[in-house]
Amino acid sequence: MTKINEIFKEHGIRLTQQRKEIFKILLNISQPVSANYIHNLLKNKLEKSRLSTVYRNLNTFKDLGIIKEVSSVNNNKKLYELSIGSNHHHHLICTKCGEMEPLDCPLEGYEDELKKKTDYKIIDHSINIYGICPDCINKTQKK
Amino acid sequence: MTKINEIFKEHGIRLTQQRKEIFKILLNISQPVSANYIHNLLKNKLEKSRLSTVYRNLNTFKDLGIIKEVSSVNNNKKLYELSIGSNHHHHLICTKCGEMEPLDCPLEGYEDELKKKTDYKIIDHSINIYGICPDCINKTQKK
DNA sequence: GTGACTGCAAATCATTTGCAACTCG
DNA sequence: CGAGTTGCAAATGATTTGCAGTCAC
Repeated sequence: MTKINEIFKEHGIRLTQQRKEIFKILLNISQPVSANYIHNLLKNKLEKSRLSTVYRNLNTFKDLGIIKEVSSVNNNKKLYELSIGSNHHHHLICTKCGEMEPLDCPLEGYEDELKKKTDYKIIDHSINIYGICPDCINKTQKK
Repeated sequence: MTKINEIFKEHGIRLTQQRKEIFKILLNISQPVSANYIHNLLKNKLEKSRLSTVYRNLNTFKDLGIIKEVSSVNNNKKLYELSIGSNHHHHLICTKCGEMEPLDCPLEGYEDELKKKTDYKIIDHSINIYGICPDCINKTQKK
């Protein structure tokens, strides 16, 4: 059971149709997705939904810490994924096709170490490993 | 002595005024900068220079591997820094003001380990640590 | 000389915003 | 009811592109 309503109530925001659907979409994906990707799926359920509102909700979720924004590098899009309910991880990204795979965090303990070295107040970190996925390696060889 | 001309010749691109100046700017900064930042400095030397051309040259440099694109997270800007001549490092980024500090890479050996675990061909990685810089911590306290 | 570069203007693309209408609580 | 949300259209801001003139080699 997902407790969407509780999560929303806890943060003091309304449980609208659109938010419910966006949240469900985010629950069902394992990779970070773009606002546009979400909007496309959303249109099946809510014909009238607008991309601008998707952005607004994603920003709301982000401000509340429900989702995380990860930076895509190929194109200039913002990508989002749930930050709650999912364990801390990073991504292995194919620079050819953009495919992403989750990776365990290799920085256990590093943040603590860093806190001693710097005057910054450390909050979070992101790691991206870039490479070429097996599919793209195969495609290149066939040519 | 910088060997700009050699680097350019080696890559088979012409040594134009603008490219020379952009390269010099990149040599003199320790933080990743935006196209706009470069363009502003450039205008002192080359009044007629255009932002679009700066972008074109940055993309050329990037394709040749002379510079690296790092993704800024606060705003949606692309930032660039030299990838040659500078040792491998990452950034500690203030989420309030965007200030960046270089950091040594904590992933020594990790890529090798990863190569055994995955079928991806590993190429590179990026790490960003987010926090609040001493300046911004002070500003908040004073309020 | 000629093809690679540039200035310039206009286009594109992701994201944001203003406002009036709507709807959750 | 009424403040928080949304649809809709229009604005914004970063980056790209087409084209004709210019410059490096």
